[in-house]
Amino acid sequence: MADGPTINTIAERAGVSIASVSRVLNGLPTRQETERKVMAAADELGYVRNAVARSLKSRRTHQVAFAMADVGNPAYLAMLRQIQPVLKAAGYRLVLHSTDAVAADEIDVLHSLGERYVDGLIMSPLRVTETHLEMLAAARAPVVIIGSVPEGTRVDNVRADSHTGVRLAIDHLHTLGRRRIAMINGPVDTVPGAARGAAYREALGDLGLRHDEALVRIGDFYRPDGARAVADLLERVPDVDALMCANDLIALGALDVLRAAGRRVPEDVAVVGMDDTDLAAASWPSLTSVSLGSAERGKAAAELLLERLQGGGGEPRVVTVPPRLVVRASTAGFEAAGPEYVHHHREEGGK
Amino acid sequence: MADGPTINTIAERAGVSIASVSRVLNGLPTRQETERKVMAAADELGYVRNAVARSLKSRRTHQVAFAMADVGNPAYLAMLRQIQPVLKAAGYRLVLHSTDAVAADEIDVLHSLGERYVDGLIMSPLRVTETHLEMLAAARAPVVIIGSVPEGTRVDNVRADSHTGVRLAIDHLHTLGRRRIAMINGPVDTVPGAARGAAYREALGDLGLRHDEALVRIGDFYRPDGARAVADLLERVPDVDALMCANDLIALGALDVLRAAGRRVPEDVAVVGMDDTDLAAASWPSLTSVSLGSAERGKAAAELLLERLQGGGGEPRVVTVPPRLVVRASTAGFEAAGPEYVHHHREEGGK
DNA sequence: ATGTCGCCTGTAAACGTTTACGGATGGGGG
DNA sequence: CCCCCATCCGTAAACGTTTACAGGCGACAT
Repeated sequence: MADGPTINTIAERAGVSIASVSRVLNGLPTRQETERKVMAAADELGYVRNAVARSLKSRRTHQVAFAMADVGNPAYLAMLRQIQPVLKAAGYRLVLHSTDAVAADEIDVLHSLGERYVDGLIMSPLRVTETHLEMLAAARAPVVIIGSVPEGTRVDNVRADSHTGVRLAIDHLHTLGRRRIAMINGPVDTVPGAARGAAYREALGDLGLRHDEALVRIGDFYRPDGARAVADLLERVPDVDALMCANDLIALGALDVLRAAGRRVPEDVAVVGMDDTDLAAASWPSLTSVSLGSAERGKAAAELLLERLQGGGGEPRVVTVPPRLVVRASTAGFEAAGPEYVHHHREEGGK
Repeated sequence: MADGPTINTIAERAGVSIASVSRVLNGLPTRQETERKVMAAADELGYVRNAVARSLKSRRTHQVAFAMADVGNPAYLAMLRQIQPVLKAAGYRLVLHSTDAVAADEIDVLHSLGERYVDGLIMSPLRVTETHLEMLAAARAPVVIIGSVPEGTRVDNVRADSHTGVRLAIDHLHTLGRRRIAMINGPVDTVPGAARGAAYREALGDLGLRHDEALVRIGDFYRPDGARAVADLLERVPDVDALMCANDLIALGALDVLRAAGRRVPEDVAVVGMDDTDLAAASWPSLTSVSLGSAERGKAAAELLLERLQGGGGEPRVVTVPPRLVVRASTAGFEAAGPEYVHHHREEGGK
């Protein structure tokens, strides 16, 4: 009792060999009588298969890891929400890693793939260094990267198109008559930070708007950083009339500061976020946001990985999920807001 | 190259026995010369320890499972955010299970403890059945339950006090002069649903308010259910002046419907949510909510489990986290709202 | 020179499975 | 009556570690 029954305990009690026990438990052809005895013994003992021993022999753990930069970021959680059921349905467990966007931690995760406690990995790195690429090339288990990766990297890859996403948002603001459009970005040494910054500059150029460095503010990807950056911006560029924020958290920080400063949203300043997280729909005023398809990307990544795990070989695949602008009150005014969730939230599962 | 180096490969190359290799890798006392040879061989081969084999021998996986009802629910995510770093710091990996509040799935998780895939489990069941209790008693690894469990159950247990929580909210509403206070509850066969319903009835009684069954509405714990319930309520009880919602998602659904119906919040109807999720602070108007300390409960649970894993024996422990009312615009009006996050969000990690 | 002691190291068993291989048994055909 | 074949089962090896135990060897004391 102290030490849980094993296949040996069962074999003894049923009076057969461990091989027979294993065969019965795996449903291999066996004489009825033997099967009966084994099953009876297993039931009486409350036997449960030791997954570790089984993994050692079979070289399969039925576990998959998901490494994200930050468990607190709703964009990653949206991915998680999609990844989890896909893997579960296929009989895999999900191991979670939160790397806090520290490159060393990500390398660590990649390294630990060699420990073989998971069959595969989905990773969403904010920065992609040389070391990342080397480790990816040497990875001993299939990996799917969510996010962009240099051309030619031999790895399955699900990317958003934040370039087009920013473009959609800037066009929208321009159409609304805004001309002093600022960008509140995250660190430019991150992949998304760089892409979004470049897209902003390009869009402004194409629309014939004067580029003004004072309109660009950099902070981290969190709400307090957004608040700080916008407070700073309002001092330097009082006539700003629109904010393109690099994610929703930044945008929420921006709303806080605008409210405190007595600027009306969207009348005085229009605000656009990115990622279209739950927070955007809930915020006050509700936040126009560029959806980069976090949910779709999570799902796609999980499916790509499953294919590899089920033996799918062949060339690395790249899936690109298109962006979508979700217009809400923070640019279009209050009349645009309504209980939109009815259309996409939990509508399955109806009796 | 095809099949990763093992301790044997190293032993051969270094010209020593596998025992020596193991000793070196584990930092046991060894002659300098041997250590040098082994390290050199290991480096050249890019050796990584096989965690599965190690677990089989050591009977420790350094993994812990967290089973929650729904990955989508921000209250669980708040727990997750605390649990993850605590476990990570102690060298444990986190395995995630989403049970969709299906009892059978939870039983399954409990059962799979026997597979010895994880060293311990943190679980937050919505309903606690007889089978749950039996499996808990028979569990082959330490378990911590987040949520209430019948008296006398021999299991570590971290509970919220939703009874007092509801009380705080109702008192608050009463102080504001509200007298027709409705309750939008989740299913009453869940532990929190039952507790919150009872607390509501009791609080109304103590305040000398007439109990009116029409004021109580039941749905599931999600936003659309909250919306439906409130739509229904407004028809039957047009003079309702306050809503006590059993969680934040329900409250958000309520806000949607109130807005659509042209009722002002809080002037016409005050709204209180529960769990004080991120969504409450972000919502429109910002939502007064009863914090049940999700974050603290997650942290406490992780710490309790770690103590057990580190050999802590003794009686089961019960930790109760006190509730706290967070007043925002949905009851106190807009002047109460400000960028509160500054006080508690990411203030560590300065510079 | 021999015995003793300590330090390293190697051999082998163990963790709990799965599975290749060969032996036993029984039935059917020659 | 003997042989062959099919069927079922048991023995043992393997997965990659950790670790108890014992053996080898040099140094030192006698």
